[in-house]
Amino acid sequence: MSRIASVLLPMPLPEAFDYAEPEGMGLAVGDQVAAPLGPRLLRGVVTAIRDGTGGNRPLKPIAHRIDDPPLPASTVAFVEWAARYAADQPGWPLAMALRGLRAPKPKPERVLVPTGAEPKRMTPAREKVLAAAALEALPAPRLAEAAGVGTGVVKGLVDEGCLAIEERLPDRTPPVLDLSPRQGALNPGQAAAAKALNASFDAGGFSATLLDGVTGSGKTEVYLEAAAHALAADPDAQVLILLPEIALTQAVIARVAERFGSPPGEWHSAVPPPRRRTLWEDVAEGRARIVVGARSALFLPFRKLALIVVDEEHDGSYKQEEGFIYQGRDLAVARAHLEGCVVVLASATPSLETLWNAEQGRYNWLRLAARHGAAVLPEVSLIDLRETPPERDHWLSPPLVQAMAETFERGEQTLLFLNRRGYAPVVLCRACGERLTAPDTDSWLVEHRYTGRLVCHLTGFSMPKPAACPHCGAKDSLVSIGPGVERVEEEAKRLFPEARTAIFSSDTMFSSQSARDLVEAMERGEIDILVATQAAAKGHNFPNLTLVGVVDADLGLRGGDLRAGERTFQLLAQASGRAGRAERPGRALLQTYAPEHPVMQALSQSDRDGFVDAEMELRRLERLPPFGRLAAVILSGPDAAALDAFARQMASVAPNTEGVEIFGPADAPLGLIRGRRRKRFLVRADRSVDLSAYMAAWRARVRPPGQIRASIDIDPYSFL
DNA sequence: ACGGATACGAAG
DNA sequence: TTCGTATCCGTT
Repeated sequence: MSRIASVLLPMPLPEAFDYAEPEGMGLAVGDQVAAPLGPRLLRGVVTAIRDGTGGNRPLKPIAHRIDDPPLPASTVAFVEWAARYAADQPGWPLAMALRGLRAPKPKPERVLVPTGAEPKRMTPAREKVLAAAALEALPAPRLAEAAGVGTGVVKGLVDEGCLAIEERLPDRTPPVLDLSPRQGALNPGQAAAAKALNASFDAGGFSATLLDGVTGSGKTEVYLEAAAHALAADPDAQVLILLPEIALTQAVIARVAERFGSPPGEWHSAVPPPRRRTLWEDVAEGRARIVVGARSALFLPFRKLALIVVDEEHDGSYKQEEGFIYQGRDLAVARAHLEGCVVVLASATPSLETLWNAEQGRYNWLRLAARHGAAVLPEVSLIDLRETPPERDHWLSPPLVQAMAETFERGEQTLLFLNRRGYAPVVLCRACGERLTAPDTDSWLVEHRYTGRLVCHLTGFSMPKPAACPHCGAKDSLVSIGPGVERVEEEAKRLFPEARTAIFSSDTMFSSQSARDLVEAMERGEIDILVATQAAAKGHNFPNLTLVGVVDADLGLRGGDLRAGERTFQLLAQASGRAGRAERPGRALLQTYAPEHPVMQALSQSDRDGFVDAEMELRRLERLPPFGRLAAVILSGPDAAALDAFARQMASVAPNTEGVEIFGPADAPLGLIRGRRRKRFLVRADRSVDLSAYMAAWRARVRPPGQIRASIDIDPYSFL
């Protein structure tokens, strides 16, 4: 009996395609194959096998099996689940699952080893080369470098037969991990939490746990202990630790290396393709036991996942907003469910969704109260900018400046937090009133004085700052409005000329190396005033930092989307938590024009529970997440009239389902991006509705004409 | 009438 | 996504 293999291809196709399995190929689900599509041969993954032949039209045969590790069946299931969840084509998540395979297979390295033969004529340079070669077998250029000589010397020794060329595959022996329990190093609260996690692991199967603890309460030690327990229980078990952004991975990788005696696999967009391939293979073949990565690491082909940790689970960076749109934290829980393993969501300020799940008993809820060591939570106070405003064109109010002066005098450090890159967020012309925008996008050009350019933060467009207004041509009429980190640093420098200042933002840190350098300089006390965007709000521990000043605490509340309050609370709580992490007490000062706002009140009283209760009640009344579900449709296209027509058509064919409300179409707040006009629908549904299925059914009723794109965003975080 | 650019739909 | 084909347009 001949067989048919369904093959999913990593492309936006609506379903897996059927192929004939050549006689004797013996395919199984997850196998990678080369399948003909039109005139091309493409890599694909077998998702199903069944008996049969083509039917009305003959099926093309699979060309050949690809010699790469198969995707484990649970990874295939996860890819299919993710596509259904996101109401998108399954080729997208498959493409993510195969992202490690872009680079070709590693070729054996040609290294040089001493043969023992003495050269006819020995020179100091030759001696150095032979000594270096005896230490480590290296490829010729690296050997020359190690010996500090030119490549000619090395070549000469090879020609004389003193060094032999050997082909060598990179060493893939899995490292030995130190999995001994470290309960002793934990404080009582941590030990109890670790014990509870281990108990849910021992119970077997899926479980989700919220690890809820204030900044500095030592959540990392707890989940690393749980990881050690899971890895010790089964020699094949694997652990995935997710972090919201790349900048945080280095610190956690160092902690893992220190705890387990060997560094974990590292996975994020900045890892170069050859190293990605190595890790991908190591994960698929079970050699990689611990992986630390960004959200896309969720799509790695784990063979035997035992534990997933989602650190800083509340962080908005877990939401992927373009291409394949998904919420990494939610997919992590789904993957844990499919794998039948444990998932730990860790945060000092958990998302309302997660808190709701914990309150409902769907998640275990572990609270870590005490701060590790002697550290005390910072005292948070509000500065009412209506009463004590900064001078005109200044951004630091007198009380904050006073606190900075005291801190500086004591030889302690200040962090000024402002979530705005660049020098000034808006540039306008005094002559004609025009605000400069990118040519094809509705967003202000941000002045970066450090580079002397105006930059669109949305598209990356940039231009030198012009001398004359591009709109009216007036000379020297452009003025910078509002503060960014560069401008605040300028002001801090003016106020404290002797202080050493620095900026921590994605623009000043091109590489993870420069970020590490800056963090180390801060730790060594070589910086007095650090001005930072949210890149620094998380994770780092600066023992001598005792003052955090939040320049514009109201920033995140403007624009007022559903999560504005929650996001602002989380961000400011994290930022404030940077102060006083060692033995010195810290304080945080928040500059605000709305001190009476519930977010500001909750922050100043360190009343997370009060804030959460109030916010939950609002969401309940509005039937918003977590009490209802949201989805968005974003339509875009170059032609406004065609886009309007299509939006109307979509509105007219929306399935009429009980418990679903549709708002729109409306012009998107960012109505023009890269020359494409945008319109949006917002859909609110009761929790009982299968919203993914609803959105998929809606999309299936239309076909966007021409250049128009329709993308579906389940559980949107951005409403722009 | 022709070539080049461009838009569209099929691919198993 | 990529490719082949149909179509439109400006030029010859």
